[in-house]
Amino acid sequence: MSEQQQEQRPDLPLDVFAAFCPSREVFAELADKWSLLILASLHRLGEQRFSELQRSVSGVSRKMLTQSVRTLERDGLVLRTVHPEVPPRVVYGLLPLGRGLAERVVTIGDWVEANSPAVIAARAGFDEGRGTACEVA
Amino acid sequence: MSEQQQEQRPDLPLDVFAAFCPSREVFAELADKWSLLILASLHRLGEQRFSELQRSVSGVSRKMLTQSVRTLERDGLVLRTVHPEVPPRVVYGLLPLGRGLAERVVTIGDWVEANSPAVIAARAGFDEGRGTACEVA
DNA sequence: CTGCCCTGGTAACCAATAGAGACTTGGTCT
DNA sequence: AGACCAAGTCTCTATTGGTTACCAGGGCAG
Repeated sequence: MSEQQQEQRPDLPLDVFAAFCPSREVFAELADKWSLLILASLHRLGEQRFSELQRSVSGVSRKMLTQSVRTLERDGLVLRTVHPEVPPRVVYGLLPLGRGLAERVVTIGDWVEANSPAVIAARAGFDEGRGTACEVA
Repeated sequence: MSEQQQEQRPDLPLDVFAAFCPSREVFAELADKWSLLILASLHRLGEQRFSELQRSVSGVSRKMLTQSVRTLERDGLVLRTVHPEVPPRVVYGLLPLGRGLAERVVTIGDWVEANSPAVIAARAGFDEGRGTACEVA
């Protein structure tokens, strides 16, 4: 009882750069491939069931999908709704909290799609330089 | 010779959600804790040498810092400058390409710092619900 | 002159984690 | 009866992250 909401001390600045800070833990949990792609996919396509999500985030294994989506649910970003039918139907959707994050995540997805040619070109240059240097030596 | 910039076929839409797409590879490489924190830190604090970066991104090991920063350099996001002094001084800074991404990354860092209390509260609620259910059963 | 310090790494080793694939549950369709 | 969904879960292996020890090579204290 008694909402034990720890009124976060303003003297503890919640800094993602601090290893010990709770916000770092949150950041570390979210900053992975699958979590970000799931958020972005839910943002783009809206509510999806498990298998739809697995298709839309192509390449994710059932295990990792379950795990990531569980974490997102636990963190209050995603709502998991079980329709007790047969066969079972489980639908995942963004909660308001998750939507705020997802909006920012999609900007990163967009950046990557827009700039991956440049990145790949840079890689080619880097590897070529390295390679040449090695060959010459 | 002949800038081999592959004019990316508009029929290959560069989709981060596609497992096979090059942009997915780029995304997967960048979407990790350390890479994102390094980009954000370089954006916030500007150029930093290796040890400064290790301090500002607290918790990162030398190995992971080296590895991540090498990848970012290879991808054309970060510039690594070696000053051949003694003791050696190596400075890392954002390139224009990296700056564009870093700007978006910091918005995620800001979101996490602003919303981690809500996330942590959601977790508490989730775990409590689970816990109670288990206890009751 | 000897030896220890400094930075920016690298190599080796070990624990944790991601991925691949079989198994589960239970109702329905053939 | 047997196969077949969906949404997981379990197990086993490959990869990865983290920790420690070590290196170069000049400065400088003794």
